[in-house]
Amino acid sequence: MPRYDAQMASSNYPKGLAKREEILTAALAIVAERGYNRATIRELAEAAGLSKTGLLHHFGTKEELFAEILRRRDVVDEAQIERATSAGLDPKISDLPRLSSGVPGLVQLYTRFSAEATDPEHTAHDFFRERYERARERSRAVLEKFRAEGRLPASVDPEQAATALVALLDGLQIQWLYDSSIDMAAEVAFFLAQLGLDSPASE
Amino acid sequence: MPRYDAQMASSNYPKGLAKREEILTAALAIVAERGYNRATIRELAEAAGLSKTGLLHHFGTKEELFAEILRRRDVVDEAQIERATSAGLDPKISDLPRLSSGVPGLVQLYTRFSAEATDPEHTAHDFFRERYERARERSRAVLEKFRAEGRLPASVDPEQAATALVALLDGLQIQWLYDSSIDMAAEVAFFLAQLGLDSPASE
DNA sequence: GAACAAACAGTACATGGGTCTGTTTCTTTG
DNA sequence: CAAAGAAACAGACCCATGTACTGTTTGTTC
Repeated sequence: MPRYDAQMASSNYPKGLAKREEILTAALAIVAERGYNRATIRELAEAAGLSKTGLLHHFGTKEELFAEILRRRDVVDEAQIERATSAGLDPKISDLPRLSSGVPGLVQLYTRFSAEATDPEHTAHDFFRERYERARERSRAVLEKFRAEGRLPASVDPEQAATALVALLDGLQIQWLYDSSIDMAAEVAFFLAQLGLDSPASE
Repeated sequence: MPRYDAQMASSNYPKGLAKREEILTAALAIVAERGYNRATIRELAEAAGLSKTGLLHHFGTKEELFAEILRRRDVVDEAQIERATSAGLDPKISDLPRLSSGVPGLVQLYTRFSAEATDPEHTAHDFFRERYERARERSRAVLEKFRAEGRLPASVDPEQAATALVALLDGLQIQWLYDSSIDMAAEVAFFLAQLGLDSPASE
């Protein structure tokens, strides 16, 4: 009775790793096309070519599975930002909504999940709490850097602005899901402009 | 076979009206204390003093019930804003988060619901889409008024700012649910200040 | 005081997440 | 290179929950 260990989706068996990858990919595709609601465990399992028990073996619960998807989204996005920054470029904050947010399925998943995990009992509650903390912190750091470089008025409180920026992104995603004509990038750019950010190479 | 008519939660029987009121109140209380997740139809019915079938008679589905709760929240809030505005006062936009948003249960309900209803098939999808449209429109109108009064720089596009403001409110609510130390009112005030809004009697 | 709809209750059902109990297939290690 | 043990599954089963169906009582109206 190996029983799934909630602590971690571990096991180093190559087959397991591969399968998990396959599941994640399939799950994302299904969510993208059918929406989070109608993505049942059985369906996801079938799409990945195994039984639902098999799927549950890799990810203890449905929530865990989707939490993992979001975790990856973050990793990918952060890597991309990292790459951009270290390449000497400014982190083009106004490009943020263009990252994973281009994928409607992912955005919906993220939005729904972050709302559900609002419940302290939810599996992903801590994940999101920490995620928001990190997001604020990162934004604050960037804004502070800008201020130090004299590109941002000293009157702007980086912390307050960072919180607002993160909130703005979330809120825009929701509205965008209801009306795809919402221009998220433009809105973010607008916000930054209002802060008085001096954007050098903004296209 | 009267069967519930999805079109409307109608019937003018006083008893029915009273019961519906009771259900709504009870439901709100339960959501506030246990959270949306653990609020089952049976529990809600029991709290309102009837069977689940009885409850479903008044509101066709669970979603319908909660949609009605949110509809009312809006009515109450809008009435309050209306009252304030017509009383000659400015709509203190920075007070927005203090309206229904003071009630965590309601905020959580709203947040979760608006995220779920993102799905076009969801009962409340149209409700939210229209709601966001109205919200943007109202915000835009207020901002335009301010601009006309010379209290807002002409450089600020009211429409763009309105969208951002609505998004900001939503996003702040989410963060607030994860960390109640987030000061929503302060953030909104900050945003308005960044717009260059000349606030006369802001406390 | 009929006639009819609303306001329920009880039951029964469908769906979907998750568990329990195996069995097979890997990997590792002595 | 064989145990040995864990991982990778499968199948049956359980259970919670939303909801439809059928029937009965209560209330309203004409």
